[in-house]
Amino acid sequence: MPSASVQNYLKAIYQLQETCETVTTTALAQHLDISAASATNMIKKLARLKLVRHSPYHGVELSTAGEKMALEVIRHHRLIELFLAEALGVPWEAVHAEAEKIEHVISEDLEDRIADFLGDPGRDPHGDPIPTKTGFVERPAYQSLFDLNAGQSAVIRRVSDQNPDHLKHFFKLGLIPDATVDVVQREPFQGPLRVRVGSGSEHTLDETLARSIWVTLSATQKKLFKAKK
Amino acid sequence: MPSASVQNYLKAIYQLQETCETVTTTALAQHLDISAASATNMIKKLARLKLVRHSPYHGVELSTAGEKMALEVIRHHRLIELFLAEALGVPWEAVHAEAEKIEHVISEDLEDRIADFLGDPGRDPHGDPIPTKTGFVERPAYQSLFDLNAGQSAVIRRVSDQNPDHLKHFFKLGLIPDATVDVVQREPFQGPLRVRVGSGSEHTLDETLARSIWVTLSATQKKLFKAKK
DNA sequence: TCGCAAATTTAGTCGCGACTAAATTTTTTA
DNA sequence: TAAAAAATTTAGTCGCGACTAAATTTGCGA
Repeated sequence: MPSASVQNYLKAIYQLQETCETVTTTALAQHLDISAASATNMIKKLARLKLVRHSPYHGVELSTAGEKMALEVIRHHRLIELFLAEALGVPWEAVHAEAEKIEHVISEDLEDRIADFLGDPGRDPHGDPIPTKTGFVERPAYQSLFDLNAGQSAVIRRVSDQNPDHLKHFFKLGLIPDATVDVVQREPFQGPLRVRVGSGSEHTLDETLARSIWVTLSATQKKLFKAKK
Repeated sequence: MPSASVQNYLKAIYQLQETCETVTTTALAQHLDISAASATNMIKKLARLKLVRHSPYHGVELSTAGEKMALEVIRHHRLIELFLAEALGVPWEAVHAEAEKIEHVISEDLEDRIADFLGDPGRDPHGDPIPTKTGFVERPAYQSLFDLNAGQSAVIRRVSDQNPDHLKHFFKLGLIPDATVDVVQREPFQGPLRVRVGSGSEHTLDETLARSIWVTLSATQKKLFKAKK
């Protein structure tokens, strides 16, 4: 079994691959908060283990084996997040950090028991899809909240759990999966946007924050969109 | 926070102190399945950290700080064992190995939530007392099953969880906390003993096995004992 | 009490996964 | 398109916690 370090690298590469086509050494190093040299070292090791393909100076890519391993870790992570929230009431913004450690030490058997307990769930508390045991993962076509225009209304489907401070902030603002948001105002030039959460408070989100939230247009919006055509 | 290694050493020293007055390097090394030289190295480190007192060539002893730390790890371990058994139905003989890994990675907050969930329990599934958060631990005056005589009857209170194979064996034989055992026959010269479990099957236990089970004499036995006097 | 065996410690090594500093390659820009 | 900047890799080091082999200390039995 791979070390916790190897697991973390694979997970990071997987997550970066979701947004960027090619994963650079620097991006990986930043994501894991380590030096670029350390990242290079580990990339070479992963390449030796046939878990990634590495074209020196041009980035890294998961192999089939590497992706499978990454998805196993991610499955652990998300099952644990949901389990901690459901079974023990661990607050939404804390489950990520806790799962980050536990994901590396649970057995296959415990993984199965947790999945069973939760009724084989499809989503973790932040809306992230939980990979199946066979390595299949949903990839719903959500759009970023940042890409909405003023006047549009949407339902939050997923919130990035990468930054604990952001997460806490989102929770405080009510920006959680299944919440409704209306874009009240849109500043030009990729500026911040102002949203109303539910039918209550209004808040301003900058680009980073708004890009960490994925939504689907709400039913009425979709109809309007169709009508326009 | 101490590394998982440090935590394991402290736990091991604590457990050895329960039976032996003085903990030797060799005993520690055997308990942790490492070389004696490795044990010496870590002992020196622990001494530097003021977690143990070390008189070279004469053994090692936990300091107050070291004992406190050991008890925290043991509290984690036993809470997790019980939690896995209660919440997820992890079988009796498997909880130990699972807890051995998780105990090092849970937060204070999660510890509290698990204790809460379980209603601040006093015992883990093997009958081991769970230390309180303040570092107090019950030390009931149980006697070893091996010290009983033929004809005596007792209730199992605690079973050592140190050896997974033994544990599995105990479970198969019904030798679990709260079970009743009658000593049917006692071989001389520290030989094996034959016991009836509940009012059912009979089994033979050698010294090592019998010393891994702690009991209290059953009520009727105590009366008989008093009457003799 | 002397000598030997067992226990313990010392000395030196290794793999892992991090680091910094320096060299190299790629990309940008003037 | 050439030079500067940025990204990446190489080279060498470090702490941790394991190891083996060798030296030392202790304690037991003759």
